[in-house]
Amino acid sequence: MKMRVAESVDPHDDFPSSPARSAVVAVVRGYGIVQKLMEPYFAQFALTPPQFQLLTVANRLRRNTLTQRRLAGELYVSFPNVTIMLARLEKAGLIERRANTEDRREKFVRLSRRGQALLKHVWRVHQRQLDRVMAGLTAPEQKELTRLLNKMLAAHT
Amino acid sequence: MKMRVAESVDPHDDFPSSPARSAVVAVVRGYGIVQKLMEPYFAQFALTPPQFQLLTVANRLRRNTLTQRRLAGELYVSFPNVTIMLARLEKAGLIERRANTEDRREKFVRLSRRGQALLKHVWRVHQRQLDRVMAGLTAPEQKELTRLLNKMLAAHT
DNA sequence: GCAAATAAGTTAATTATTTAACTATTATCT
DNA sequence: AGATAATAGTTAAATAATTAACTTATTTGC
Repeated sequence: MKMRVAESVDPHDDFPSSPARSAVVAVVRGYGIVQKLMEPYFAQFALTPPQFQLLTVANRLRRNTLTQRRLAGELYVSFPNVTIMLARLEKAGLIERRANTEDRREKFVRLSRRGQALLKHVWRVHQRQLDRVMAGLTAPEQKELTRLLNKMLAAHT
Repeated sequence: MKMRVAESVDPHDDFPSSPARSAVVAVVRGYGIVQKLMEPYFAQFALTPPQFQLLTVANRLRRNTLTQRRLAGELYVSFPNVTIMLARLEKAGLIERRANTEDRREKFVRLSRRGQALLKHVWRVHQRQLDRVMAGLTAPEQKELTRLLNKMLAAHT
């Protein structure tokens, strides 16, 4: 006769907590809420968060001849990803690509006038949005959070 | 005659730093490195990070009749997303779905035997991986990081 | 100087995510 | 009881991300 064994609760069926586990979970959740708040915010400007990131990098490095390779490195993202995002942003008229005449493998990326104008438009209200996201923490706490995350990051570079 | 104005550097062309901005950037980068480390790790087990998350939630709530709706809520993710992920996990034999006979709109989700076995297999080496990710921080620092992120989160719920 | 290696970019296939629109089932309200 | 509302899940279309495979252009090394 087959015993109907155990739908009983097995205490070994759960993974134990630890400081490292809690911290990883908190980082993932923290990022989650940041995304949840930033997505509708950027949607106002017909942008997604990664698109905004790309535009800001293109703006910051606007004095350089910015290749797609370099851009991928700055964004910590794969090359094909950059290809696809640039295709969309170019279609939207926010960036421009032109081939390097000296090395025709390369293409230089830069903001279009529309891209520059959009970035400035966003910036006029951007600080307020960032403050809303971090509203739960005092400024010193925000600095401490930054310090800890950067220290964690530094161990992997 | 058209003046060749100014490819000159405009100091207003950059967004100013602030504690809130640095903190948001740090959270995004911190999440980035966590993902970069966890993806190849989970790939060992033919899993992605979101799939692992789903399995752990299904395990944690295994004593309940877990609907897809509930699952989406626990994962902070949209309903269609859960539909698609479950389809893949079911195909891989890691979860099972069965319709609620009392309300045929609903489907209950649970881990299959293979899913349970896989989870236990991962857990045998999981703490070591989490410690690697947080290696740059001491245990008290990990706890402080967790506290700050949870405080930030609490302001949005 | 030409063949092989390297580099930049694109395309293809897979997974994850969203919102909007749809189907099927159950509950509500006169 | 029957029309309407609400709820659970799925499908569709879009964006983002990955790795692998491919094309084209430049360098390197004999």
